[in-house]
Amino acid sequence: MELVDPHEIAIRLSRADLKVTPQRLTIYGELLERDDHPSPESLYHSVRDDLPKLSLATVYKTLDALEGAGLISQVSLPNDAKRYDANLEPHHHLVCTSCRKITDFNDKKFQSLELQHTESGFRAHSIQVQVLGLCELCQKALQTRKSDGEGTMPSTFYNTTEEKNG
Amino acid sequence: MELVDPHEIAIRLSRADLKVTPQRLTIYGELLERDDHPSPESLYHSVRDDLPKLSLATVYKTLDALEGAGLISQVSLPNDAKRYDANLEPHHHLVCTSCRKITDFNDKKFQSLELQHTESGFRAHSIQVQVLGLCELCQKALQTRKSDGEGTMPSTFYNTTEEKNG
DNA sequence: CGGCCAGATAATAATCATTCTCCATTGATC
DNA sequence: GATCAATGGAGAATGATTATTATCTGGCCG
Repeated sequence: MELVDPHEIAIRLSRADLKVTPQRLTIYGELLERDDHPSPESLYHSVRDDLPKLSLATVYKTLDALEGAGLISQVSLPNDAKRYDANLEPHHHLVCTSCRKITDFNDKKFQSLELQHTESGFRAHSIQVQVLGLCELCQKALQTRKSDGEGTMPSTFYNTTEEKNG
Repeated sequence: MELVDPHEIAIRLSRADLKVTPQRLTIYGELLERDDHPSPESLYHSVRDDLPKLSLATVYKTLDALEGAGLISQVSLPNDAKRYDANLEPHHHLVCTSCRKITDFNDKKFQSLELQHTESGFRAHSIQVQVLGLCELCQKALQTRKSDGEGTMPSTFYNTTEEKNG
């Protein structure tokens, strides 16, 4: 997604009162380079080349710390592990309910959504919009499988009514 | 939320090709009466008076079945168990990041959001909008605690930057 | 330069939500 | 009433996440 050099990452960490460590530089750097909203597990595997001794717990803690500092954010999906996002620009997500791919998207309609939501005294600080559906690949895969004669479906993590409608 | 008589619930179940059982009538009925988007655990405890032998696994299975049939839906929060919603009207959620209360809300702006989202071949079937923030009670609690001198904070399940800003 | 403190990390155990397995029960159909 | 499939119950198993504890690192004081 972005290419941020280690020095810049270090600056962001210190500004957030987080100590600059190799683990944090690597994990945050990896997250910044990816636009697939990885899970802690996925990040863990990705950075093992650089940090063979890294512990999964450290990944969790690091992500918590980064999130607490407002440097990254969490995307929550139904029936799935945590997913993280280093893109702080206001944006929303297309979530494929079959393969779980998460894609950023921007739309004027959605961008205009404001946070001044005070009905019943609620004070908003952020809005998450998730568009659930099927990505192009999964649509095609589904078509193929249907003509094959209803073979093995990938287990969808979120029940859709697609099949009934289709 | 709604008061639906058992007979009506039975009809909905059979229409969805689900066998009508006391467990399903009770669990679905309970969910229909509540507007707090309960977790499986919470539902489990609520219906134990009526069904003392009920197993938690059955609650999970029943909710899966109801969701699969499109009779209920799931709300996904960061750092929390599943939450369910029997309200099928298009609506969205105010999520208190401190006490985790979920409140339905409708807003013209949000209702106008359409599903015709085909950018990059994505086929949408539903949209979830979550407004994260603090409910009135938690705002007050936070104020009180602040004047007390930063005592025990309820652990927020979603890191906010409220404290820094406030 | 060497010890000390605080924060960070590694290893591992523990916890929590959820799912699975296996068997008993029920209900519908013959 | 026998049979078969779907359902439910009990508890074990799984997977994600968190807690615990000990170890390490790096700055600071003398």
